[in-house]
Amino acid sequence: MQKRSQSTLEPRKSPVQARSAASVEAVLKATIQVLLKAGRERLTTTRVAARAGVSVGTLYQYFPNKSALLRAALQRHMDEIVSAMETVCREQAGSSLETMATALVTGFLEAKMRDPKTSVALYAVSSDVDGARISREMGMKANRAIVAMLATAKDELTSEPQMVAAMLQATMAGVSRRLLESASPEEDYEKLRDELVFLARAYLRACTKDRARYTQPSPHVSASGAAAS
Amino acid sequence: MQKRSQSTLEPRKSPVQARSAASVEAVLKATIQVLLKAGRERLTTTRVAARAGVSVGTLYQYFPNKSALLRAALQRHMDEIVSAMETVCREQAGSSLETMATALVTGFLEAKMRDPKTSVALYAVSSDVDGARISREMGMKANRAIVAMLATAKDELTSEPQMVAAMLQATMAGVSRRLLESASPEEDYEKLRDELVFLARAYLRACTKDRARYTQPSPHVSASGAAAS
DNA sequence: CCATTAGATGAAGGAAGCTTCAGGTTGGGA
DNA sequence: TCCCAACCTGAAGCTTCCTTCATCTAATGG
Repeated sequence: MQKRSQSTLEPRKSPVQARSAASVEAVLKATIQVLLKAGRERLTTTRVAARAGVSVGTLYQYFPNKSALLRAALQRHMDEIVSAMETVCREQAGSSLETMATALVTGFLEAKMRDPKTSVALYAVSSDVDGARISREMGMKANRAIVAMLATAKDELTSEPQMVAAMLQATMAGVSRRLLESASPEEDYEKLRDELVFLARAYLRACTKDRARYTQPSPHVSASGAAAS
Repeated sequence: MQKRSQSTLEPRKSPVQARSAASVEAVLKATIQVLLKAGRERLTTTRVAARAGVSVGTLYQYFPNKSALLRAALQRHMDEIVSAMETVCREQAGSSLETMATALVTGFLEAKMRDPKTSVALYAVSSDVDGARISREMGMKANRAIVAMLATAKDELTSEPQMVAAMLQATMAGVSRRLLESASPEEDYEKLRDELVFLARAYLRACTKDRARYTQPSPHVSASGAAAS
């Protein structure tokens, strides 16, 4: 059986001696490297094991199957990002909305860019069924943190905090993806970050004013207008 | 040879009779369906052919290999989205920036939501090496269209048009992804769209004002602040 | 109505990949 | 030092998949 779609997610064995912990670490690192060098399609358990300097058998001692390996790598990365965001949200409790925006964007991008290659490699994993589930769960966790932070803001929000948080998340995700997939992420980093901060602030500022004034000031484009010649 | 990473991208044979065109169409449709029902991992050429109601041989008459099949499906979808955006951009030449924002967001989301399932299915393809290339190329094409539109705006932009266009694209991509991966895209559609319009307008409005006023009005968070406990 | 070309078929070759397991090695406690 | 559990190894079984090609059917045009 080559594919056991559902199976125990967790390592089948927890490392107790030092060398086995090192093996697990090496395997997870190798997973990312292979993902980057060979792509998701050509990632094989044998190749990962070879790159990690262990044998396939060792790999299977800690991960029940290939898919669990990929999930573990994704989970680890997402956990880092989310907990960075939670930290920021905790720190910014009671600030102004604009300060929050700045801190959130800065913190998020910094976490993502701490290891850009890992982020890029894992995009290929997160678009698979299981990966999507993990992403969704992590997204909800981050959402709760942001909403909680927004609730403590000095200025008053005139829109639903959940929606605002969702927009901020989606925007940050979109921009960071563009950044990571650009030719030279490191180079464009500061510029895009500053612009994203600018955007987030503009958005939150607008969210403190009376929305009605800004919602319909110019003729709405008809839904079918885009299709017309 | 199971994998011929690089190969002619195009159909090896162009359909001349009606029935073959129907086959190609059926195969492409089936590709999406299989992608959705089975996932990228379990998508096999045989399965696609079966679902399309043709034999594998027929599939291989029009697509040199599996990867070309997936690329073709992705390309077709992206072409639709991009040309919808180009149309919008052409139509909005000379409008105000805020009108442009509304039209662009509306047009983009409408195109994406015309066939949400296809969009969702193809996320799995676009994160592969070849898919990423196609995405990048299409992104650049859309970028040019947006920049051209912005250049004709009645109001004056105080930031680089390319950056503004990039931010709009990244934001739209992020929000549409969130939308498509939500539990019920159709349900959240209008609400998220309206909020995205609101955000885009707030951003562009801010881009017409003197940026300096908004760039540093509150204490900047230090880069390492996020990591501190 | 026949010849020629376009289109369709699906069994089979051959290459990989996933996962197991029987047997070897290492390390720590008694 | 000795023993046992933890750990590691990698060849091989079994499955699945991609792709080809010899053969058959349908359409087109003369």
